[in-house]
Amino acid sequence: MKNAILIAGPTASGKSALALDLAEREGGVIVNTDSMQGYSVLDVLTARPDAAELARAPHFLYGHVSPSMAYSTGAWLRDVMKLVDDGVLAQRPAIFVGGTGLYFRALVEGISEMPDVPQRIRDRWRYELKEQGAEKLHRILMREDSRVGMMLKPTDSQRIVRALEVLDASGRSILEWQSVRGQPLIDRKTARFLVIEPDRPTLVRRIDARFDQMLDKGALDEVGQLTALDLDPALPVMKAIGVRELQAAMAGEIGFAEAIERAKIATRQYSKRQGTWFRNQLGPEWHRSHPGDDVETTIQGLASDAT
RNA sequence: GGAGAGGUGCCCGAGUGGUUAAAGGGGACGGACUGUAAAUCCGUUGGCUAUGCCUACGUUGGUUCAAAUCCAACCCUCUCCA
Repeated sequence: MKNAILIAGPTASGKSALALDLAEREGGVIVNTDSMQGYSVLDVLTARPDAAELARAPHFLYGHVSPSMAYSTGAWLRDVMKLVDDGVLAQRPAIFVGGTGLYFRALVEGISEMPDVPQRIRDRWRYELKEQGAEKLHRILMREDSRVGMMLKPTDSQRIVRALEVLDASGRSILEWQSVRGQPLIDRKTARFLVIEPDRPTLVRRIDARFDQMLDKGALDEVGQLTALDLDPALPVMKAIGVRELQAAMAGEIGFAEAIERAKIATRQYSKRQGTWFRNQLGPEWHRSHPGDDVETTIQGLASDAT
């Protein structure tokens, strides 16, 4: 894939708006690069583009996944590959926008092939985690696959479970799988990379204001609808920021003011983690926007950077 | 006006004579990151001319070798009774 444009940025940094401007200007198509915006619920709470925005340019991989599914980096990358195969991205530059650092890494550097883990095995280890706790599972991992065990903290529940289920499903260590790198989907030479790095006070202000807007736009109803689906609370959608908080308020466990404050805090903390990733995990090819730059300046910087 | 309860670090909160710059939690800041990544996990968090010193547990004074911890007065907050 040539001439791709990648736009990364923390939540509420204004990257979607920038992508739209760019898409209109360069006749591009927008591809979602965010782990939560793929789900077909929580339009408002995950800040998905609204109808008016969707009308301004072609958008892909938004809201195409059922909330009952556990989407993943690998699944997303396969979806992108499918877009490529279908020729959707052939004529016009693809603009990848989102806040999920891992997805960008998978796109730019490729991701190792992994075995399909049968649902039964996934459930089994997740159940064991709940029953026994991370430390116990870590001990099992040390016994079954000590190399991986030593690399992981005994408290790192998610990676421990992942290592165990891959081993269980394939009989091979996850390290073996990871030792074979995947192929990048984009042509790095012709791609343009932009990461938006707003200054903290500005971002915090935007996060707070945006959450209030989400409530005005019906975030509460959305959460109500999600609750009505009665999904497994361990599913990824249920971890979207605001879900837990608003559910607690609707159940009368906490006040709405507190729920809102907690959700804003969680969003700030999430944006912090995103910033850390972008600061330290992205390569030198990424152009970093300067705080306070307007859209014009940012786009020009992006253009001149690519030459 | 009377009777209680209480005032601890950015916030909440434990501590009730020395081993306390003060548990724990929250927040904030920094970091890790190859298939749930809006996830999961780690570290730091009074100041300094730093193997030591200074400031700090409402305020002031006292007891003591030693006080966040005991005593007195004062200020403030909350609950109940008037």
